[in-house]
Amino acid sequence: MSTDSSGNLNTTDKKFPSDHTKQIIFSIRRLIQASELYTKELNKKYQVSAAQLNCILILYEYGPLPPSKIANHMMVKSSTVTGVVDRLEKKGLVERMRNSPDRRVITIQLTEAGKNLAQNAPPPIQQKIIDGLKQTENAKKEQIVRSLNMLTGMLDVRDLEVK
Amino acid sequence: MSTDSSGNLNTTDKKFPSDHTKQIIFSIRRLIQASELYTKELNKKYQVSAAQLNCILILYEYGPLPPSKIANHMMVKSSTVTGVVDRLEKKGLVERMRNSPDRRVITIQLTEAGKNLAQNAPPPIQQKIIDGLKQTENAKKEQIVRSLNMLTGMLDVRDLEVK
DNA sequence: AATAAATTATTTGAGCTAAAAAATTTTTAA
DNA sequence: TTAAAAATTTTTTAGCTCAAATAATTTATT
Repeated sequence: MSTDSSGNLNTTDKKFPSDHTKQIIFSIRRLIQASELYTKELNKKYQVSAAQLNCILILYEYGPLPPSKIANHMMVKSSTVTGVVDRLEKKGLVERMRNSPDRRVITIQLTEAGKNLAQNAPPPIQQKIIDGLKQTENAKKEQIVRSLNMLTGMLDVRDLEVK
Repeated sequence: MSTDSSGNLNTTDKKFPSDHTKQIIFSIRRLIQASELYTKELNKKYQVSAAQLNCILILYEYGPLPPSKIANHMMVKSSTVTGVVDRLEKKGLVERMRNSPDRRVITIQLTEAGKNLAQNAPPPIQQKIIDGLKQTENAKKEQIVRSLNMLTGMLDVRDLEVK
């Protein structure tokens, strides 16, 4: 019986991951790391992290929002937003307001500097995907969507509560 | 002229991301968040994070290794490994050794407790992918590989130096 | 009206991540 | 042999993320 480099006896042996499986896991790790490296790069060049930029762009697109709504758009938990907003406030890019009749609610809004940054924003990481997909035929895009849906399905991700 | 909910004039207008593009970006975020949620879950149930478990399994598979090699296998930078190893050492699952003739090199090895954990390890996140892919036909797997390769290509990921 | 339940934002704690700087050691060159 | 360069690990720093607990407020119930 012969074995391959991963120790598989053969391609039908399901005890160990196949090469395809390894490639897929590797690619997912690459996607994650790409976003980590990108945020470091952004921060160095523009003194704004990916999360911060994302937050600014959301506020620019949707107008002033409370942290909970920002969290929904950013797809993170709202305790994460608190920290992001803290750092943006420290840089004078956003400010916290209390103007809702419900006094629990705080509204975050862009300052002039924040708007300015939004208008001259460096590309968020998504831009690379957006640009890349522009030259991609629809059929292929659908294929990518299907592939990713299979993967997210496998990871049994509970739905992100985006209201 | 009509606009859709994302403000697109029509499907050939390339100024804004299409729905497919949004779905793809959303899915990638889901993959990342799934791995974050999984590590929290692991930590709660087994007092070991995903990164820590990964490190343990690598040491079990390849034997004692210096941090730099662990980093290669884990696909992270070695500064990250330092912290992971610190926490594992604190739990008595690994130990740092200085046994190389090259005295800069530190070797990390599993303790008995560490080996024990490796043998009775809870599933790493990859297991969900591995299991999910088992019931997937080869053609589809290849499709997933192709899709992910397109995406990692777009993100212009510099090759992770896996030696 | 008083109490209980729900909601919103924040704090705290643990962990991951990478860059940059510092420390250590080996190798190379003068 | 000694000084400079290169390699490697560790430390430091800054940021993101989430869960859980807390505080403040509002809504619902009794």
